[in-house]
Amino acid sequence: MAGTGPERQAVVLGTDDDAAEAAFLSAYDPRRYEPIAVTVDVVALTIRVVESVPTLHVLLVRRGQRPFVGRWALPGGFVRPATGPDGARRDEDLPEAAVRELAEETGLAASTDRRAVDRRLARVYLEQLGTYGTPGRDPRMRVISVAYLAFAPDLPDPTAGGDAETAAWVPVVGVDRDHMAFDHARILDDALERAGSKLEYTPLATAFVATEFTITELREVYEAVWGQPLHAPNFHRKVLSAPGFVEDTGATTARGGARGGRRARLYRAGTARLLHPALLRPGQEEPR
Amino acid sequence: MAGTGPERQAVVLGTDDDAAEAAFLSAYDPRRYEPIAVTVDVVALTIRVVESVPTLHVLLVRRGQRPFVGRWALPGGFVRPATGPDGARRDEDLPEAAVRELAEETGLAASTDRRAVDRRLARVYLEQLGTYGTPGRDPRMRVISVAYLAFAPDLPDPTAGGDAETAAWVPVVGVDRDHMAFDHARILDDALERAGSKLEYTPLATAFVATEFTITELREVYEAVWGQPLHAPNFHRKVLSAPGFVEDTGATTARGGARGGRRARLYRAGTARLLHPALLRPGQEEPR
DNA sequence: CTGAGAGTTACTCGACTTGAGTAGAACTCC
DNA sequence: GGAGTTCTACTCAAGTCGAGTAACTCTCAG
Repeated sequence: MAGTGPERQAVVLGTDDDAAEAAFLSAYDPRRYEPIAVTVDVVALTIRVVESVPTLHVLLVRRGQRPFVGRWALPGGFVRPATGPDGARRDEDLPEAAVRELAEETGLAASTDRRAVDRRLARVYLEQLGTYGTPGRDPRMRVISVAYLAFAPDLPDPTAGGDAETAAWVPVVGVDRDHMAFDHARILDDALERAGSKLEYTPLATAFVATEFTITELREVYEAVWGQPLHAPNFHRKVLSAPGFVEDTGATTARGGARGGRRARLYRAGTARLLHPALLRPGQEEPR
Repeated sequence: MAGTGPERQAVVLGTDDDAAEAAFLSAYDPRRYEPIAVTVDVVALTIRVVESVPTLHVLLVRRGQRPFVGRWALPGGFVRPATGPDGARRDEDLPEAAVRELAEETGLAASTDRRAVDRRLARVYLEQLGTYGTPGRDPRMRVISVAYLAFAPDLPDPTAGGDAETAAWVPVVGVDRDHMAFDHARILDDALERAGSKLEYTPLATAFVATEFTITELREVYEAVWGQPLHAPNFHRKVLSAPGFVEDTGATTARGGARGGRRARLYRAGTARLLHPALLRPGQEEPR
């Protein structure tokens, strides 16, 4: 490289005045700067069977407080700053806050069996979706919301929350976007688009099913998220030919299908983090 | 649909008490909540020719203030809340803040020719990369940074900033990640990974070149970002066969290459927003 | 217990895409 | 004019895709 030497200078400057840096920090007053509120919102998706058809559901909360009382919103809440008035509180990272919100709204936080709760939450896949900070999106004040996307296998039905809020798993096709609180309709749409493309090039569909599953169950996840039926034989071939997607357990289901049919082989999630080749959505035609 | 009726109830509740909602809002005091600082950081990438090889560069700032004085950092700054002390200030959206940071650091903001500046900045592609909020990432206080990724065609060399800071386009392979300020090394790595995969399935490579360009220039963008040479004939074929990627202008370059060679056809960016089929990176083999 | 129907898995086929190589076209420099 | 360079067109074998067919193995009804 040309070596204008940024790294060398950085080394020197980074090591010679640690004491001065420490002095600066102890004299620093965070209150000089004006505040902005930060929240974490979660788009939690799961597959639930409605009238024997597997359907994509999202966890929503009916707001019990102003603003937007009575409207559906994504579960979420304010993030606490690093130094509280007592100075003793350990602060939570953003993903931790997202997990906490999810646990609270699904009622898992209230459970007495801590080990069982941890086991269930450990299976939830969580990734950051994006941050929404347009002025005016919250009528109270300037709020920056960090949205997270969660894929969960069959979490329990939510129990009533503390703030007179009601949480529920709602089928995504039934959500009235025009009457959601804040800009949550847009966040939900972004989440659904992200979820759809995540299934294409990662093995994350396994996050929606039990630890042991059949290829058909996996296909039902894809069909529910993409909203279209897939060709079963081709899906089967592609899943098995993608290295590291699934691992054969050797076992099969105890029974065939409800109305007859062969017993299906059971698989568990493989070790791959990316799918090669990817499973592309059919019919993604070009506009114009 | 099952019709538990979320949308119907939401309609009712959303329309019948607007007056009460307005009353609530006017009585609302934002200062009740504790503050968290929010910043916007920009990872601006461009291609510059170094010793006749096109090389990926990132815009970095050598910090003129504590903490991390003298270290390289991403350009960025604090976001201002919606209601200032004067109550009159119009607040900026997050992407606007990112563009402003970029304009300030490249010296474009100082230019007198506003129309020329706008034209150059309009060609910059900007997307949100992610938000970084781990406690302790800024030693001063709890700071949430919203990072943006920018692709720019040949912006001017930065001029000296106001805070005794020096900005420069630095070749990404020469960046010493161990001595960057805050967690900016991680943000940079995330940005490079995102940029690489964006080139695969979107036509955004065109954001790095002039409005009219040759296929070879486009290939050099891919080679610089992916860090590996590509098979020229195959690249040519794939670009032309992806609908909406490029449009033929009918013209050619005025001269052949510096050391001889045919004149190249000139293209401009097409209208597609997604590439079908995608241009996948070669040699993305499976780990383990 | 037997046949019909259903669910799972294996196989086939033509169309298309891919990576690698070859070759021709068009240009600059000497 | 010739050598070397750059751009573009073409070929070919291997692999992948969508669609269809069919075999295998269960459940259920009669």
